[in-house]
Amino acid sequence: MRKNSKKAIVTAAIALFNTKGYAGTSIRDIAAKANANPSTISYYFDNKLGLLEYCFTDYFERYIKQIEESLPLLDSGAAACLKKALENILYFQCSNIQMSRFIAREMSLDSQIVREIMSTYFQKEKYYFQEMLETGMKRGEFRKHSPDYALIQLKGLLTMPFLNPHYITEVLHVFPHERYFAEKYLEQIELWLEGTILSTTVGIPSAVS
Amino acid sequence: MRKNSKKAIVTAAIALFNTKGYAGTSIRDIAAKANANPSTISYYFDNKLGLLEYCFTDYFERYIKQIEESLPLLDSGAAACLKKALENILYFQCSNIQMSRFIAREMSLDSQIVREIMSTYFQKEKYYFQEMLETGMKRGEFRKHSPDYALIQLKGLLTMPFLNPHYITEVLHVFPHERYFAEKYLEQIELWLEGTILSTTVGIPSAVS
Amino acid sequence: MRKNSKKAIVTAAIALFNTKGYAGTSIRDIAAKANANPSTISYYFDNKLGLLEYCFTDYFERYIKQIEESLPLLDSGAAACLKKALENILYFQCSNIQMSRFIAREMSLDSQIVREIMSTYFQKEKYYFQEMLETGMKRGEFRKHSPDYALIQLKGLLTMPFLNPHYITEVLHVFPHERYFAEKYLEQIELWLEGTILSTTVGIPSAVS
Amino acid sequence: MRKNSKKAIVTAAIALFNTKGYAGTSIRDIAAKANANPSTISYYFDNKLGLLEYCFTDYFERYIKQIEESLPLLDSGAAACLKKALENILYFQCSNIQMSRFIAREMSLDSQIVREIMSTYFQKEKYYFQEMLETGMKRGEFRKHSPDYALIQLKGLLTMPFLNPHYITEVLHVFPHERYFAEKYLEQIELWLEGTILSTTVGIPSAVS
DNA sequence: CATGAATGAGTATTCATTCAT
DNA sequence: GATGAATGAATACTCATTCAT
Repeated sequence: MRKNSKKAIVTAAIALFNTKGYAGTSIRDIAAKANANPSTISYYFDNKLGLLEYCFTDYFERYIKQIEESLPLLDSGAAACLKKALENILYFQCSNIQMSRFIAREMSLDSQIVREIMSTYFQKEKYYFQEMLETGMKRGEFRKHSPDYALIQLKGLLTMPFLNPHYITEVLHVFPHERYFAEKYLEQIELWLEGTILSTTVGIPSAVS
Repeated sequence: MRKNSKKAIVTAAIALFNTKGYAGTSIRDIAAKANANPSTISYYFDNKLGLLEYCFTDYFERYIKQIEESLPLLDSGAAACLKKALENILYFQCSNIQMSRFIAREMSLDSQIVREIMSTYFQKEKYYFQEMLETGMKRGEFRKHSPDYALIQLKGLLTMPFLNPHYITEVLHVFPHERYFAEKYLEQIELWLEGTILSTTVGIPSAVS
Repeated sequence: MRKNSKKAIVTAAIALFNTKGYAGTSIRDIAAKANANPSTISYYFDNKLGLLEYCFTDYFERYIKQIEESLPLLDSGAAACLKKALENILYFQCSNIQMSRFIAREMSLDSQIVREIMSTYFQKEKYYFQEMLETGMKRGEFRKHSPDYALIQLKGLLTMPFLNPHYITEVLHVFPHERYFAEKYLEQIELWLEGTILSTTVGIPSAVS
Repeated sequence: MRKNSKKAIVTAAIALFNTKGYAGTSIRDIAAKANANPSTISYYFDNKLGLLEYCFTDYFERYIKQIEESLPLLDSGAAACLKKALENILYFQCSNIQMSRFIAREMSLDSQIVREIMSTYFQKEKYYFQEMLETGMKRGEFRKHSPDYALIQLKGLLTMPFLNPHYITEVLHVFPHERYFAEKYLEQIELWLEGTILSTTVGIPSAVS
């Protein structure tokens, strides 16, 4: 092993994809930033798309793990489980802020390529959340609600801070990349949870949610 | 039949910029979609960048007009004026959904090019909103607040539906491109206005804001 | 029109394809030999393959015309018609010796690409020759024979001089690119015709044919 | 199980060289087909060219042996010796059909590389055949003839079936890779020998030769 | 008003090869 | 005996642009 270019390439790629977008980033940019030869990228990832796929799957593999780690809690309580999952995800996203932001943005492009890569993970995620939501409803912990709608609202809450960082910054007086942000934003999410999902508090729905 | 390539090019450009991003769209793509010759684009707009600038200025010129049309109301009431401005902008964005979405996304990239083009318009917009906010505060219509924060929150509210369409869709059960969406979302914005800006209601800060 | 690069490119391509093979020829080689920019090739022919296709179709279009020009003679006599066709083809091949040689060689590679391009023309050619052969047989001008076999023998006779030029050179003491070669070789083909196809002379089949 | 990559590589190389040509075959293609690592090729043969050379020399070494095995017969009769040599070569070529075809085709390209590798063997071959021919002429077994011409005709006869397989297939109703082909084609060669080389039959020159 | 010809700079990828292991 | 890491040079191709018409 001479240089471990692979890791350097991935790091450089994530940074550049985030700031300049996938299409706006050239393989040479990445190689230069990683102090490697452009062909090393082909060597490890076949193509630019292969590199993208690698970044995605690496991210999502760990992302899904965040949810899975909370699953055992489902037996003791759906609400606790859901909260834990959201907490895990939020912390994960904050410590992988570049990829989180990049994915959120690229998702808003109509690129089938990206969607194809991610669809498997999204299905997994959907499945886990539906399990929690349906379990909670069956047990009377949650209000009867369309789980689909709840899911999309959840996803919205989780991605918003990364696509609209200034908005969040000004409302919570804290930056998404700061460690402290997660704690603050988590409170917001829990407020929303109590207001719309949980049935214990009758909860006047808050303005936006 | 005259060919009016210019208009066709602009329409094609906006559609493609929106779906594939600026960097991901080639001049040939645009020309092909507009049934025109690539050099026709250079003829009318000099550059790819010139075409982008044209789309932007054309959009922002009309965007700013939406605010300006509400300005006369300032004398009768800052709140009324602000509300009108927000209403105008929202309706405008909904009827120019592709550009609105494109700009919101491209803004989240660190491309100085885009920022440069837009800075003049953003300054104008900022100036008008500050006028309204400061006038309202002076007159006691609005709570004393940092106008900067308020501005960024406003912008956040206005762009969010275009970057997170699914989120909005599920919360309001309506699609951003439907005419009916504006009405619904406007109610949300007014709720927010009353909760955070206006002083009439002492306003328990709503969940999200 | 500034340079008429198209023609220059085609000429250069044919020469290089012939001497170095398709795979062995680079687009830059061609462009250099044609005193043109490599991208001019993409401009006119899309790809390297497009250039190859152009060369092929241009060649075969004219090749087929050689056969078609002899077709009217079919009414007066199948033998005369066939002879005229062979004569035309031979003269045509000799004045397009590079392409003839290149095609003969490239055909012996197992490249589906090449085969696909040529299949339409080969079908046409086959159809015309079968017409002649079957007509001749029906009328008793030709011996009863499998037209398929006859066809392939004909093709073999026509391509052999270009794939095995030294062989021919030594046997006929003449070079395939010399104008005089066609006349000499034509005599051989006619001998073969009389020996194997025509029924008038009972003709002892010659050694090789 | 030992991997014996070397042999696998050579086999793969021959197959690919034959179907796609030397320039059209990449070292990775070969390695992939041989289930080996590309660098193993460099390890054994230094270069792509080295691999080619190996294939060639291995082939020609055995090729020349075919001629040499017939040489002892020269004392008893030049004709018998020549016939035996041709028989040996033909059988050899048929059991190494891929290399035979590849060499025949690559020879028709103007690549000095290939020619350089082969020149030594061609000189040897030439020398042996000239020996036979001159001996035969001196002894009156053969007609007085230019040995150069005879040689090239011989080579032509020997390579033709591999460059024009369809031609041969249809004329002799047999495929070059079938064992039975050699026997049939050998008859043709002997007919030609008797017609043009041997002086016993005064020989009316056959149609083609 | 608009376009076809042509291009230079750049982009992704391929390829043969090297070197340390 | 064989291979994985890494690369430089080349290759085909794309792209925005220019210029003459």
